Amino acid sequence: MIRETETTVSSIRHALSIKREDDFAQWYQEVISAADMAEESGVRGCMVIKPWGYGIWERMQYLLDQRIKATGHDNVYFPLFIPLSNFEREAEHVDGFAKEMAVVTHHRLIPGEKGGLIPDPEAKLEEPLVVRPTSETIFGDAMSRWIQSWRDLPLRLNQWANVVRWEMRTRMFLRTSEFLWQEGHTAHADDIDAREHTLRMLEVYRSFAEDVLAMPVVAGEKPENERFPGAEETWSIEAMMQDGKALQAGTSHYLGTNFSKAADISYQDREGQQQLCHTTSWGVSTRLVGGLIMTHGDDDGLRVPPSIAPWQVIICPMLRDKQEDEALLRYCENLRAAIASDHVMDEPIRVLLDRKPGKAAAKRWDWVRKGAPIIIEVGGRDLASGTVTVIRRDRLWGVDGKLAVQGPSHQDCTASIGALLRSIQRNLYDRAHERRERNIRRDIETMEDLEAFFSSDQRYPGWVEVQWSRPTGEGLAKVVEKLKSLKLTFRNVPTDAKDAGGTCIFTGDPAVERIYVARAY
RNA sequence: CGGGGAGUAGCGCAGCCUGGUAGCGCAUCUGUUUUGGGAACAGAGGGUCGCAGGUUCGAAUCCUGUCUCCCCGACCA
Repeated sequence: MIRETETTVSSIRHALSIKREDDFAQWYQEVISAADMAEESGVRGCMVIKPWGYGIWERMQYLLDQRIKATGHDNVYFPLFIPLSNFEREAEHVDGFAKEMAVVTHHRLIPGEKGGLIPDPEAKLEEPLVVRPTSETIFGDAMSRWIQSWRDLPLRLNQWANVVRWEMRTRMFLRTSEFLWQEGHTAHADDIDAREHTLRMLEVYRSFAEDVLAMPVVAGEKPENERFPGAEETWSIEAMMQDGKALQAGTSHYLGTNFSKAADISYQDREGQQQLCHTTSWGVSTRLVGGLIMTHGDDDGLRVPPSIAPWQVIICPMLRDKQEDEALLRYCENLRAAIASDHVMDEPIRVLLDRKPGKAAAKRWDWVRKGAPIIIEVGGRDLASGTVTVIRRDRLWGVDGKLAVQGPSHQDCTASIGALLRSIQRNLYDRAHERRERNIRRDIETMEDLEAFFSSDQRYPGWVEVQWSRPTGEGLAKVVEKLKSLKLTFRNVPTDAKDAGGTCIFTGDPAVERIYVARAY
């Protein structure tokens, strides 16, 4: 599924040493280091996010934050540490997270007997503090104080923060011990309003993923066994990576009154009665950066969609360390200013004149690996003829197996750059969408066929949409067990699927809906 | 957390079995020649061999412990 045939030339010298189709996991790691996005930190499961990786995250933050505010939320900041007793209040929640908590037990270090420092046994905390893995309980505590009457509702809050989950197995951006995210927490007067809000935020995520990240997703409800600990309903957006696996790219939970009961989040209604609030929570994380890599990356590195590229256009002067550089730089600066004064997607175009000394070729490949959408090279010949050399990152190679370059005039380049950026954004989405649709099977009706499909020797099988009867409890557990033996998971029940008219592939009962089955990250 | 692999210059690796001056390629720096599609030649800089103990006259090499990374599993909003 991975090859995107733009050229039949197989001798292209790609910018990465590992191809997607040869070893997807290794390729993923090479993109991160080759694009200079992040590196290992020495602390288990934690990474240092470098300027290019963090710049992409900052763009995501900036654009999503606008959408969160536009839907009526205010940002707040809660503490990193949660008192253990506070965290313990919601039973299912505890069950879900207890196994992966970081705990602070001391507040002072003293010299140890063998040198170095050890926690001072005299300085043990009366009550341990857990490092937040998520903040439902501590938000609940505040909400119970902040909400008195129906006039205080709905209460819509959001915070940008780091959280810690001590995962057994980590992968950069996809599953790290510490990660950055946004968590929204809202309280509503009744279940109707809260459920509506859960879906509203799911839709914010869907459009953000598709319109901004150019990452097609399926929005839908998670089955019972995949619910967030303490939630009544969990909804997700799921994206297909280039190896056919599913990535849960965002979740939105209707929490019912579970956390309200635990923290006493209640209000006085119009009739003067005390009522429990219905709450929601929802989040996306730096995992989106991983999703971006596995959606748009190719054998030459990352390809960043223009809307979130920290720099959308890079101008690389071909410097020679000579007198003539001065004129070349003036020409480039002029180009930069002209492009920067233009707008695309409601923002000024972000264009960088790369003045770093060095060979143009080396700089070009650096930016190719980073995935800057447009690279403009300018040399003495361009200067003389009033032209520039344009490379678009989403279509790097021509049919002849050589770099596809165009040579418009300075003026035409400036005038057309906005349209080119829009075109790249659309092209990345279209490619990803087409690839996903090509790799979803909707015609599998028996367990035998399902098994055969996923045990065939194709390495990247994609997703299967099946009809099912939505079993619960024991019945569901049995099905989940069966899928597990095939390394498969349920992803979600898509909101926009056709009605089910057949029989459940797992139970043989009449089907009630359709659900995606896939391997997952 | 179980099984397997690995950690030596910024990156990729050799050296380890059989202990004795720490090497190679790429990258970097300097110089010369090149100059529009990932330049060539010459020279140079860069390492407490993941960390901590131990054995030894002597440890990258042998032993013990520990940390981190990768793969497979278990786990995972």
